[in-house]
Amino acid sequence: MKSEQRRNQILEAAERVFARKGFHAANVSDIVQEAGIARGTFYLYFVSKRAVFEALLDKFFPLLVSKVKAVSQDQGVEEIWEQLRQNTKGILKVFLDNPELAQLVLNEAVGLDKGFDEKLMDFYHKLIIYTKESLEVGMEMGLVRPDINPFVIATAIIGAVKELVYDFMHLDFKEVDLDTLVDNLLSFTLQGVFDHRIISLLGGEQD
Amino acid sequence: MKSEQRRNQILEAAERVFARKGFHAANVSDIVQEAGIARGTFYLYFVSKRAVFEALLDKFFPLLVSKVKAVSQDQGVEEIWEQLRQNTKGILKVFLDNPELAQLVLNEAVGLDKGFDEKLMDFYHKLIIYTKESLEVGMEMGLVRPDINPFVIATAIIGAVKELVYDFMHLDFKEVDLDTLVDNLLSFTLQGVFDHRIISLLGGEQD
Amino acid sequence: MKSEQRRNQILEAAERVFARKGFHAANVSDIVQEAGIARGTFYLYFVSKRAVFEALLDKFFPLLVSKVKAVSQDQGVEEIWEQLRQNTKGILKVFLDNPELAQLVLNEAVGLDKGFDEKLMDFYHKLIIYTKESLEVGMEMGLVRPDINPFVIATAIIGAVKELVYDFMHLDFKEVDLDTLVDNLLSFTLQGVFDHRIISLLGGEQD
Amino acid sequence: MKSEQRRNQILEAAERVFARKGFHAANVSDIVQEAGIARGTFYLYFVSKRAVFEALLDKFFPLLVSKVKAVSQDQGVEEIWEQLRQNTKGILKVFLDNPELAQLVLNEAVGLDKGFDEKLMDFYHKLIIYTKESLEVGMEMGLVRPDINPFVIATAIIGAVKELVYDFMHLDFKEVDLDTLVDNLLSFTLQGVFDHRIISLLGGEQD
DNA sequence: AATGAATGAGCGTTCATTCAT
DNA sequence: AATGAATGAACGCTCATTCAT
Repeated sequence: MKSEQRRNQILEAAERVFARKGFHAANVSDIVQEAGIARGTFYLYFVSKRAVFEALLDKFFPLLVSKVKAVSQDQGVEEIWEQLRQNTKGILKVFLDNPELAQLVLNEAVGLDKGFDEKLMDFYHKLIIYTKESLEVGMEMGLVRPDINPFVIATAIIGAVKELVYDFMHLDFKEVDLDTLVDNLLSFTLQGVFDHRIISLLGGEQD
Repeated sequence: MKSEQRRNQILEAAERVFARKGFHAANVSDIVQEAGIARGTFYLYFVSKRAVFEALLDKFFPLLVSKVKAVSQDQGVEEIWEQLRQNTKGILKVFLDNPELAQLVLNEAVGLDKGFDEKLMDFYHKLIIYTKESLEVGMEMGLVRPDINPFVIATAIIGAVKELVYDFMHLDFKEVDLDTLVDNLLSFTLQGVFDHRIISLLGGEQD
Repeated sequence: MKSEQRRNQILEAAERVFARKGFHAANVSDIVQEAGIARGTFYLYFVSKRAVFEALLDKFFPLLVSKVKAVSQDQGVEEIWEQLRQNTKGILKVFLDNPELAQLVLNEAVGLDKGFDEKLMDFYHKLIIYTKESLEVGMEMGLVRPDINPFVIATAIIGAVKELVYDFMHLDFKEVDLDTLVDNLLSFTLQGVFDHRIISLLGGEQD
Repeated sequence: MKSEQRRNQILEAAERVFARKGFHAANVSDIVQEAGIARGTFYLYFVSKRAVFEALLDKFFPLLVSKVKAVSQDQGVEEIWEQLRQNTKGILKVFLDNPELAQLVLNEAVGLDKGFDEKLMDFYHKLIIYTKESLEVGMEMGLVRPDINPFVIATAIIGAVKELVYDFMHLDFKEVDLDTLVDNLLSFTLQGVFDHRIISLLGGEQD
């Protein structure tokens, strides 16, 4: 368990360094200095600089998934709306609560090399597939309009989330709080995918 | 002008090399070899490897902007819809017709270093601002619902476009053609932002 | 004595590892793993990786010497011939029966560093001196022709043995068995050194 | 041709360094320092530390071969004897005139790794094969006795040469001059392989 | 006596950049 | 304007050795 602690110590140091300097600019020297350990110790716990990076990535996806609760067919429209609100807010909060990890996933991992890009694509692909399946459930329930391609739209939604999180972290979004962000994202997304009869229903509410 | 030609020759060679290998994996050696010039010559036209990269980026934005025609208040709803369709398709086509540049903008530029990321953020920020202003025009015209934050939604839209283009280029989107992509993106986006009364109108059409 | 056992355990493990990977490619990690002990334990019994190596070398010479029985002046020519045959075969057998040690002595130990080379030279030097002294006895007995330089010839003989053993172990000597090897080496060597009157004698026998 | 000079400059520096410290102990740093060039320059001319080493090896074999003139069936026994004397002396001189290269070939190359050992084995194997073929010619001419295995004896001869050269370079052979060395080696070798009737002939002469 | 986590000097190699020609 | 040989700082990584437990 001592060893597990040391591993985490390195992981956390690497997380900070990667977030500060980016994967490429970050040296193993930087990481070991940040962790306060010797160079060799680093390689006792990770086979390469890239391995830490992958480990960090592997930490993140479960964190996201854990925040998402599937909607079920038994729920009423308003209940579903609330559930989605929780899910969306949950995901955004994970990103915003872990800015270093978010930074990694959104920014650093891209363009390293073919193998690496695939690892990252995998990560997002899983998110997209998850979203796509939710859309398909929504279609079966008659909530989501039948004329969309769920894969294309799932991709668009994940892209929207990524960009919002990234810009929220980097730009002056100061006048926008998390709830505004969630509400806007959700109403944009849902109105974008819901059957227009449902929207009229919800729209009436919202006004 | 002779000198301008030489500069372009290097630029084009670099574009091919960056797209093929990514920014990091690409060497100055690769570029000068691809361009068929001597190492030293490269530095006569660009102060650094990074400078070529920035120059390439500077080529791309005007290309995108040139494809977008502003909608005006005089146009009818259907005319506007068609105009937006043209704009969206235009933008996607620029990306897909210039896969090397697209690859650069979507992938390689990211995570290099702080200064570089800012340059890239600038690029996207301009796209977002442009989109935001279009949404505001739409609001004034009563097309876009007034309860959204145009900046947040503009960010989401650009994110959606980025992700779609990227995945379209990298994943097996084979069963999806460009028109399907445009139609889905557009109907998702527009239904997402339009006032629900307008949607009912258009929705009626679409069914 | 417990401690002596542990030392031998390490020695044997090291012998296997060195033979398998060569001195340079072999790590202390490999040795301790092969021995099934902890890294630190290794250094309780040997001050360095090189020290095990030297200990291994020190095991080998007595093994060789034990196989050699000096010829005496009382023996007849044919008895001497048989004795030399036994000696030669004995030496070759020690090499071939201890391929790991042979590999070490012939191959791995060489070129490490100046100090090490000297240690190895010492080893061979002893063999050469031993051979030289035998030649001198032979001279006194009138068996070995008086016009040779016994040191030079002793050196040549040891070199011949080394090369034969080495190549026998590494090359496709498959069609040559140990007895052929011994017979050839011996008849070559002895005819090389014997007085030609003796050779005529033996030659007559051999035909 | 300038480039050829630089290559040779590095080659010579490496030769000195390898001879002084051995392949393993020699660093690229040592080589570039000895050559008076920058680290990077080294890699402009050789892809690796090992590559210089192989280049050095490749220089040596032709040097040896060039000194050897084949004996022909038309020559009388004494002429052949003289020719072999020239060959042997020539080979020994190449070794002794190029002590650094000799050192490399005899000492440093061994035990590096499997691939390397093979390269070296190849080198010696060629020498052995060449010698074996000479023995076979001698057999056909009735000079070499028919009861030996030419491959085994060729191996023994090469081993003898290697050891003599090596020890001549390292040990106190001071009282032995090159001619003594050649004469001893030759008379040992030839008497070892010649038919005893020939030896009687030559032996008579020699007395 | 035994452990094994920790150390850190040192390695071979790369590559953006410079500069004499 | 063009060349390309030369540069050298910097990198990721290894591994024999140490030492607190």
